[in-house]
Amino acid sequence: MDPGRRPPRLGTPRRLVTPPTELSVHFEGLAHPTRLTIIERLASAAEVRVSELAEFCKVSQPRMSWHLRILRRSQVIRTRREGREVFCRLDREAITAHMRSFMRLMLAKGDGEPSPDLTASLLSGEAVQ
Amino acid sequence: MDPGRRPPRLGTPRRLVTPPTELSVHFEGLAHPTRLTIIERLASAAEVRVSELAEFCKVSQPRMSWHLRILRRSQVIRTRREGREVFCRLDREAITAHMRSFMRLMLAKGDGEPSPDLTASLLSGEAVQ
DNA sequence: ACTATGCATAACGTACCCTTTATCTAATTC
DNA sequence: GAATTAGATAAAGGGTACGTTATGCATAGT
Repeated sequence: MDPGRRPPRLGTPRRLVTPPTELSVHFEGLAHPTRLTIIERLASAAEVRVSELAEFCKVSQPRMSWHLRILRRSQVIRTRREGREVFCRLDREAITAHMRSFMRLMLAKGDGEPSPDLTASLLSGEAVQ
Repeated sequence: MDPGRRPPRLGTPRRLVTPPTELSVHFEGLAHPTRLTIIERLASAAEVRVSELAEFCKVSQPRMSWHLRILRRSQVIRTRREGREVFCRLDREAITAHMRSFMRLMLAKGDGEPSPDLTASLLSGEAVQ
């Protein structure tokens, strides 16, 4: 039979369940293919204009502006205004700092020694992929 | 004939506007504070049970299951079933591979050599943060 | 002053993220 | 076989990420 039908759901009662951290925000900036393309473009030049990035990534100019805002918030890029043009460049120092922060978090050991494998392979170019 | 006609809003065309890449999916896995907490917990032990992770992160069991699914898809963790328990561990090799992939992308130069600064400071523990 | 340009923002719409509670499945235990 | 336990999945819903076009605003050029 089917004695008791269950009551309807109520959904999530509250908001803001898990506050973002600086590191999670940084990774949010990296977690989109278009933004990775932006980074790739910025890696091959010191500074790139916004409209050039939009054309390179094949997205509209407002969309690019929005992506750049996220990348700025994530501390992935820095922007500089010159007249009516805005130039973007990678914030390599901040990126490095966050990567090191993540590495430290991932390699943290309770009592054992830190595994040198990861660090070594990260640089030695061990065949992965 | 209808000179000032404004085209109707269509919103997002359809699915697949920007297909995710393997690297962007990997960063998606890292782009959440709870999942970073999971990684932090997994870093201090070889293997951790799902329910223990849920308790540690103070989230419900279904939500933990969902986060673990994302982490598995992102190639951040691997899971192993033993009876009715599931043990999780970090996939350090995959994480390392993706980090190296990102470093390569970020350090790519048109013709110059890769700057050793970043790589060096990443390991030497230069004061950042 | 007027026009053109480069970027930002607003308005709009769809899909997905993220969370909950309830239910389901599989394995262990009695 | 029945009860218990560990995870996974379903259902529901609020919030937001992400894409578009239209508009605004400041600067450069004429």
